[in-house]
Amino acid sequence: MTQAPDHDAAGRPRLSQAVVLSEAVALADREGLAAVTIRRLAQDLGVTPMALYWHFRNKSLLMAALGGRIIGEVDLDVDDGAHWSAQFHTVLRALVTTLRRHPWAGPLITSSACESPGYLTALEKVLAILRGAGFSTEEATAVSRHALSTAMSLVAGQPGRTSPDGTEEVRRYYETLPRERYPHIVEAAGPLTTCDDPDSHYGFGLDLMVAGVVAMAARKR
Amino acid sequence: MTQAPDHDAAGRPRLSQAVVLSEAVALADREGLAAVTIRRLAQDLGVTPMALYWHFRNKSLLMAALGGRIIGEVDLDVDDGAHWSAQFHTVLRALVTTLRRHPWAGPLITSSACESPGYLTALEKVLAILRGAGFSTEEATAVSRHALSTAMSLVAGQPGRTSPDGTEEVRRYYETLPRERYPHIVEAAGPLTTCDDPDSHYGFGLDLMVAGVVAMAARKR
DNA sequence: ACCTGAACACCGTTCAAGT
DNA sequence: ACCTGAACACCGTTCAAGT
Repeated sequence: MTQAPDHDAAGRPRLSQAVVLSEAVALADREGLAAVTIRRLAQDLGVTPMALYWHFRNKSLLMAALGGRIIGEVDLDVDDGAHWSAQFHTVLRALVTTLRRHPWAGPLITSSACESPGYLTALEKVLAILRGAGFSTEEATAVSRHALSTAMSLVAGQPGRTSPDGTEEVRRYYETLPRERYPHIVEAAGPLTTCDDPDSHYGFGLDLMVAGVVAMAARKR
Repeated sequence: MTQAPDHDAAGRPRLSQAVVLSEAVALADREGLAAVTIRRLAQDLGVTPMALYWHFRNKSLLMAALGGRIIGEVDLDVDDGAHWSAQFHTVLRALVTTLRRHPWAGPLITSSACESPGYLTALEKVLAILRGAGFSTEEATAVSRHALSTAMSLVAGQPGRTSPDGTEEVRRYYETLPRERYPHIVEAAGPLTTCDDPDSHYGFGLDLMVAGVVAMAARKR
């Protein structure tokens, strides 16, 4: 009995949503999200641009699926016995870890991936943790939304994550600013443009956020 | 004595960086940032696309200038006699106010407007406030960066800011999810997708951030 | 100094046609 | 069911030429 082959004569895998998305992730990781065009993707897959339209109705839906793919990679395992704030912290750290691997995915996730299974699972998890901590539905919603965007913006805002020679140029620019007008910028030119310890950058941002939420919870008692 | 006219025979203002940017702001406010293309901008200005290249070397620089223009609109007046945390809060609220008027400008400001006078002035102000509060240069840098991106993401993350019918659709989607699998999402479908009180959304986010920073300052004593 | 015309190499997308 | 060819209406950008 013959079964549908998943490779053609030339050894190329047969197209599917999963195959297209994998290629898109690889392309974005290599050359950034802007490089992910229908035509370029098709070229990398050895196929005509129009072939992709069979698997995705248009580019927006492809991008939404791409965001869903990335958030689906987040490791949501937490110690159920731990304090809720620790669980909360763990999930956020996992999200940040995934985003650091795919820094281009942040905007995609917030803007268009909200119906993907990965997003739903993550959101359900965070809401459950916060509801368990005593927050109301409205509060838990506000906090989870805020936490998600904080994680995003931490990654987007890490200094030196854009081209290293570009940041070097900005640093020189800051250093040569008029001291009497921008004393604090000149003083902070280094820290503003370079990030010698990314881990502490993320640690700082997450700690600040979690501390704020914990304080908010304490105020409710 | 004749002077260079700033309007041509047809009454169109003569092109300049400022004129181009004003038109770009109006266009983005009306139709979103994606509508701001060189060709469309030229059309609205009654001019050839190539005319813009005399005033901006390329589109990236135009976009950077656009970001600079918006952050330059932020009202940085604060009560110098107030507590540093109040000053900090005031500046952030002013930033949010400006961003809510031009929600498309957030990414522009973080990514490419960092050499504009408006950005420098705002950054200098925030650094000064934080340094005055006793934070080190490194700490003040980290906090100011974090605060900036928090303000951004608050605006970007406000529910219902994208097309109202689109959010309505997502709400229905959340409501019809399997209850046994996503109980908390189903429960929070309303708050997750609609924002009946935007002011409290922003108030919440800023309060949380400022509270975290204040707590951090207190821990240093 | 400031703007135009023509041209180039890109986009996303539709629609009819092939296998 | 899955993919291709040809075509359309868009992009940003360069470069020589006009006033």
